Amino acid sequence: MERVYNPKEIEKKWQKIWEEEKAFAASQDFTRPKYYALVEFPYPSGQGLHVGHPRPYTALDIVARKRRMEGYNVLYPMGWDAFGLPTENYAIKNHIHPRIVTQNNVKRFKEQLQTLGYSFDWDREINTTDPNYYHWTQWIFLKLFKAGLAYKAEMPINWCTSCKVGLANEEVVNGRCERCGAEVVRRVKSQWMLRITEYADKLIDGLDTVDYIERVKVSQKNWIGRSHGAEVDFPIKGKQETLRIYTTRPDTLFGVTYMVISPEHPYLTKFSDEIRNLDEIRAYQESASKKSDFERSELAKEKTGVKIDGLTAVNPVNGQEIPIWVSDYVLMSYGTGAIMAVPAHDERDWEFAKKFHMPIIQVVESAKGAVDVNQAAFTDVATGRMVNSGFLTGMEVEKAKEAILNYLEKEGIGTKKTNYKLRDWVFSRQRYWGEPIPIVKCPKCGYVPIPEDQLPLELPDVESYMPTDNGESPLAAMRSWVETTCPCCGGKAERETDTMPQWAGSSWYFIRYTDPDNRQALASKEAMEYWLPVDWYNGGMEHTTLHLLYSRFWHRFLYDQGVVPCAEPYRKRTSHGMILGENGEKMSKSRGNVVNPDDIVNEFGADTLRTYEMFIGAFDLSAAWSQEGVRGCRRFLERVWKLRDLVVDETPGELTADGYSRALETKMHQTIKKVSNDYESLKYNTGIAAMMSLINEFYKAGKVTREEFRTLLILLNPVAPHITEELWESAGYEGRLYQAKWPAWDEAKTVESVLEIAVQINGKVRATIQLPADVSKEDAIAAGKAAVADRLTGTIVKEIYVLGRLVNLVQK
RNA sequence: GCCGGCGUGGCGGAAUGGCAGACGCGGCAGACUCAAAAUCUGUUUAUGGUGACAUAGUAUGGGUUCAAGUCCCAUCGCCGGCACCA
Repeated sequence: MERVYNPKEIEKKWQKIWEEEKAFAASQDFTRPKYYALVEFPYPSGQGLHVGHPRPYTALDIVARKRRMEGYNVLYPMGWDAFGLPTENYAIKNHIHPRIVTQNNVKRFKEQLQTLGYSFDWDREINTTDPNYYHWTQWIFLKLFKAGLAYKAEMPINWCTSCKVGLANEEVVNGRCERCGAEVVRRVKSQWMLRITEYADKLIDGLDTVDYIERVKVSQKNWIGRSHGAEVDFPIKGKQETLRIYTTRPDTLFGVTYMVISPEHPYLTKFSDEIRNLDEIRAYQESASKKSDFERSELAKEKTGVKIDGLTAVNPVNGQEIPIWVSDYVLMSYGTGAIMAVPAHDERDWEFAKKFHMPIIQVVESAKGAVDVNQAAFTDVATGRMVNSGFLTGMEVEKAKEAILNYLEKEGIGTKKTNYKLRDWVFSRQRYWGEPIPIVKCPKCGYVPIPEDQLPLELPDVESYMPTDNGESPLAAMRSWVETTCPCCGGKAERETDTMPQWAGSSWYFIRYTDPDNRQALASKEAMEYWLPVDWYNGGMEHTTLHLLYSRFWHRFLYDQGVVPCAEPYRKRTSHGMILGENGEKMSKSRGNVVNPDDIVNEFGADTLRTYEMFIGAFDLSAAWSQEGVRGCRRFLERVWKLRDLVVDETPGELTADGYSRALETKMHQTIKKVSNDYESLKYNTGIAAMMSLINEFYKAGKVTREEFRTLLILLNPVAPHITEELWESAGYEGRLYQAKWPAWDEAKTVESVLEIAVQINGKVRATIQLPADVSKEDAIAAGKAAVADRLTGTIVKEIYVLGRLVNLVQK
């Protein structure tokens, strides 16, 4: 064995051995307890692996390796989310088929991941672009279609001017494309949509049954945006029709001073004959339609609007006549596109009322004291009590809501209504490199699904992948593929030419890992019943309202269809923080602060990179890269390496003669406990710190017993698998380290035999004393008093002893 | 604006309400070396003191408690998400 620590050599050696021995293959023995650990599979980009990737991968590799040592049958898989725009764009630019580009990128990514020594079960590798995989992506789409959850709609979509593709709402960030940052404009197009809104309640309520970190739950809830309220019909003066509005504050109905409808509201057309200032209204509609959604919200500071001359609403609870306005602060896409304005108790209405000099009527007062609704809207529901509100006057807000809802329903004026911010999922992309949507459009039969036995519908080879400005997919130009016959009537028909978004393949990939080669089904019942749900899923916060929500939707749907055995796909979800550049900024080529993982592996070794990324700081917070920090971790591993020179053939716990052993035994048990717990709770940094501290003790003692060294190797193995496996072999321990059993700690042995007790007077430490572990409260206090006798000048009014920690004497 | 999270040495960061600063980095001093690097040892919150020690100290101001970085109230600052959703 080498004298010096040479990671290049030993890392290759062990990676080869693990592969040959199939060390980390998940067993199909369904009688053993299972553990399914999952990390988000990467998009194999041309840039190769980023130093951000190893952070979550190492974290769950630690968990997976520990679980195997604890006797679980572990599934820790990896694959490729390989459909996507960058690949397609690269293919166009360099005239290479996207399939080839993908193959090359996957190869590079896989090599890079393999140099890091992850315990992935590579036999289960999957690729979303493999027809045997997307067969089942298409199959799920057909299920959705048949269940009425996939539909085609003519609607304004978010069109990225640079990618030349429609985007889902979730993919638009501040009016710009999430991917490329280019401006997003509205375009009307016929699109495939998925009715995720149908699942809004299930997606919110399901969150109560899973163990996700709080901020993930909160953002999903906010994104779905469920609110409870009422729809109320306001009669229009002199007409049969009523104006239906949505409100979450029906209790404030007596405070309505005007109404507002959205510029797109159909009544503006329907009642155009009645409207006397039609030109003005048309002009306003025109200017509103020119604004993008982004501009509309950007200009939120300044409200605009026009009063409709000729239409008047009537308040159904008190008969008061109310003017109707048009303003773009009311959105057609939420609620009914019309609101009742209560400026006294809504900030937006208040602002609008101030600008256009509308009356402000207070109908809620605060139990805490006077409020002046001419200065600001009063929106506090908790302390509110009704005034000026007819039969509601005197009630608390919550009571009043109930009372008015009952009244509205009884009188047939309104109904309870729940609304959501969530919109249906735009599922079409006008690009080549995605799963073809398995639908045929027949002039007689409409949209017809392709028979299941004809799946997968493979992507044809086309000559040009160039995106088109007219919004058609490149597939549309391939007539021989487009022209087909209707599966229903046999007549001439055309294929759908849009493809699925990148989120399709990743919405169910964790199911495929349980049975990746199945040709009859997306996975066998037995495999799904055994492996699902995923026990621990870690991924980026940026996927909270995209991938995570989409995949929960699909899974819940499959559960309702009886395909999968559980309602929620992931039992536990955690998130890692970003790794920033050395200057604390996000890593990017333009900032020149990118760190390449290959360079770190070459210079320091994979074990150092793994250790460093786990030691860098709290797992869920972002952390800046530090080359000096990397060096420190390498130094730690060097010290572990050299520790073998200090190994002595002695039994731990029996060497009290030199006074070192008992203390070390305690430290050992404390470390086993700390490391075991920290690996479970994402506190890798303190777990590693505990091991550093332990070996510092070994160095101080000048020796380490065979048993202690063995335990240390097991504890460190999940973090630094290669060096520990090598040391294990050279020290001659039995079998392979990866087959070893995770050590247990003895709680009794984690307690120090000699207690260091702080003695405080009035909370300030005045002395430190040593006492035997089994000291009584009385003796501890007496010893404490003795230690600070010269300072005890007053009367002691209280004596506190905190077991094993301190004595506090309170004197006057 | 709303919702989350955070604020601790020169730096990354530790602390079930119980001795703040574990562990690492960097610095300083020493050992080894002709020398340097690497390695090892010691030291490292600030102020005062040769020293034991004393005093102050976890963004700011209050409060609860025998005891507060930790709990409560208010303020300031930073980061992330959502943003006219009635």
